[in-house]
Amino acid sequence: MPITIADVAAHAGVSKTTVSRVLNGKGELNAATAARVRQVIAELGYVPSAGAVGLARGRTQIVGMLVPSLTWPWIGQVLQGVIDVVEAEGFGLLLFTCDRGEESLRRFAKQVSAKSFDGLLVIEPEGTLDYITELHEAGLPVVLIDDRGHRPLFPSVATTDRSGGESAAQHLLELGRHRPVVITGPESFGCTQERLAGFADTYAANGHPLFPDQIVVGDFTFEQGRAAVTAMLSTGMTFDAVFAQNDLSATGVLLALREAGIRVPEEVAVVGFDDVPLASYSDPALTTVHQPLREMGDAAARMLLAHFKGVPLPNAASVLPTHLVVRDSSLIRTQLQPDPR
Amino acid sequence: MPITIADVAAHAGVSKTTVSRVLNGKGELNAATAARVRQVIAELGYVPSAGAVGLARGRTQIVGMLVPSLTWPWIGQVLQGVIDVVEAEGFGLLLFTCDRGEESLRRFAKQVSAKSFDGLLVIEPEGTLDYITELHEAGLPVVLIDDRGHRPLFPSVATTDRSGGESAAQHLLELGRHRPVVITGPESFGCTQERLAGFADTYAANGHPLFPDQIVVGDFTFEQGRAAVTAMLSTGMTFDAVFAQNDLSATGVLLALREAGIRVPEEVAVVGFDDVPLASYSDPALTTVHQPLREMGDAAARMLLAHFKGVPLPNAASVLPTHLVVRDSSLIRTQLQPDPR
DNA sequence: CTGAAAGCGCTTACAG
DNA sequence: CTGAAAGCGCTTACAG
Repeated sequence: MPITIADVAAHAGVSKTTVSRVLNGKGELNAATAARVRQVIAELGYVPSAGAVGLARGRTQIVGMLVPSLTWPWIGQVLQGVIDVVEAEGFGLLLFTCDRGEESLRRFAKQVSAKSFDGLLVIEPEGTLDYITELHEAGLPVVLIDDRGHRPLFPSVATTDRSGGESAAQHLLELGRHRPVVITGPESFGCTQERLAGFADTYAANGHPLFPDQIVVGDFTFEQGRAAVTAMLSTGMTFDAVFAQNDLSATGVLLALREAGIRVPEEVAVVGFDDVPLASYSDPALTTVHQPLREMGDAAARMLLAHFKGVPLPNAASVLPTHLVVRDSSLIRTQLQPDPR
Repeated sequence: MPITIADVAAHAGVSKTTVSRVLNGKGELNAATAARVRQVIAELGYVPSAGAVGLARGRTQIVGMLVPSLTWPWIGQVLQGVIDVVEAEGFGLLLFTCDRGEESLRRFAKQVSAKSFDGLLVIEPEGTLDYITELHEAGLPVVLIDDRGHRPLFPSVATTDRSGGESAAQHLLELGRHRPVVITGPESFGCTQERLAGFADTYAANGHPLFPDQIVVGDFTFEQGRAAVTAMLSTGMTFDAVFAQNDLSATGVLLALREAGIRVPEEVAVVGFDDVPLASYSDPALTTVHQPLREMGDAAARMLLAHFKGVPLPNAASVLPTHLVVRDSSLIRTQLQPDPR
């Protein structure tokens, strides 16, 4: 029922080879025959079967993407960047998740072996790096979208976590905040370490080294950010700024401060990290380090697609810069414009 | 280099036919040969090529999914529900977006014609319903995940938008709020109409019919929710409750009320719709109508996969219930627990 | 219980 | 400039 290349060939009175050639623009062909074939293709609404083409060519025109979860807000941003370029190039995007279970990794491995896609984009699910490295070494084109600190010798796109931490510190120092507190992400994440190092080094370089009690290991959740601040306040500890390493925990920090009757930013300034939509909707709106998430997805996809066209994959991270977005949680509003409160 | 069914056959000393049979568990086969073949498969780490299997069987074991965007928070939830079941069944998920541009629809149509997938799940991008219907009628298995009100005669999973609106009204009525304001979503959306109808009818049935000035047509954005409330307050209009038809606009409402110095929930109660994560993080936490997003994705995927196994697609919507989640934006906290403020 | 052969819908040397 | 044939890696009647 569905029409095939054989139908087109028959209708146009040529061989399948010729049809294939006009389809792919390969080889010299008589302008008139080409036009006739194109005509028939249009009339019949013929589209080559992706599966057959893939089998014959040994390439699927599909890029695989492995992510840890689809419910984290920032992943959607990266995905959107990826899919925009993948679709524009006529490729398909096959999506996989791995929730770190044995089972889910096995299922994914099977798809790899089945050659379901030509190359892989990955936001690394925890604990899968060894496997991904293996795939890469076995010859599968892989590009890592890295939120955990840069991997040397691996094609990846990353962001400037360290200088993001620095810019947060710089901003708070300029505001005269000398007694900040940091609420980090999970200790094992590279990004956590980078953001902390950039922040702490900047404070140290400016004569205000951080003491251990100013650093709380967190887990990137709203609840933990809130609880950490509440706990610190209950010990009587004082601070004039909080650098939370993601926006979600920063939002928890804002709530804890309000619950304690502490004014933001007058008494305590708050800076987050990510710049997810939530950061604009919190009250006060959150000053935060913007991660170029969409651009990272975009860059990773371009890198992979370029590789399919012969451009070698760079064996190093391509780094896209973060930048600080200043909002009301750190900057005291001037009263030039009438404030309805 | 990659190993094929021919390699397995050679190593096991049988025909490809036999290998295929043990792979697919079809036909009677000698237990000993089967065991030997299985052994070889394991040793060689053989996995059948997805593309070749697809071509030979005429099915890809891939489900396509079309979505309008990946950056809306609720889409991620639906996607997670979908992918969990799709992966569990050994299928792949091919993702497509359509931003309502001609070009993007054409690209998608090409993938359909190329038979890149066996069936389609769709969260309808605006203005594509005609095309989707066409596909369905042309024989492509399609399941709609519907946030716009139910389509009769179309396989889909929907939620109880109307009774969601009713439960919001019921709740506010029980709190003694007789002068509510509704901020809707885009007028053309079925869900907007349903939610409004449920809400308005319930108020009317309880002796408090809504007047036109109590209904503001919105657009589901934070800014619009905020601006709408600010504008109403500036006209001197009074109200004791706001029903915003999604959580994002409800968050904007909360901000506008705080900016105006109006206490929530004491003076004005606020109810949202969706129950996205943001609803828990706002301050006060938002009372909202929970949509079973993940379950909807789950149900839609199951419906489609069941169809592949011979279960006919129901030509009607499968409806999953919403339920009201009561939080601080509507319920006055009892002071039993010490409030740090 | 098992295999040889044709077929799925393309592409790609190889001839002419 | 064009076509016949083999091949991509499987599955599936059809025989035996």
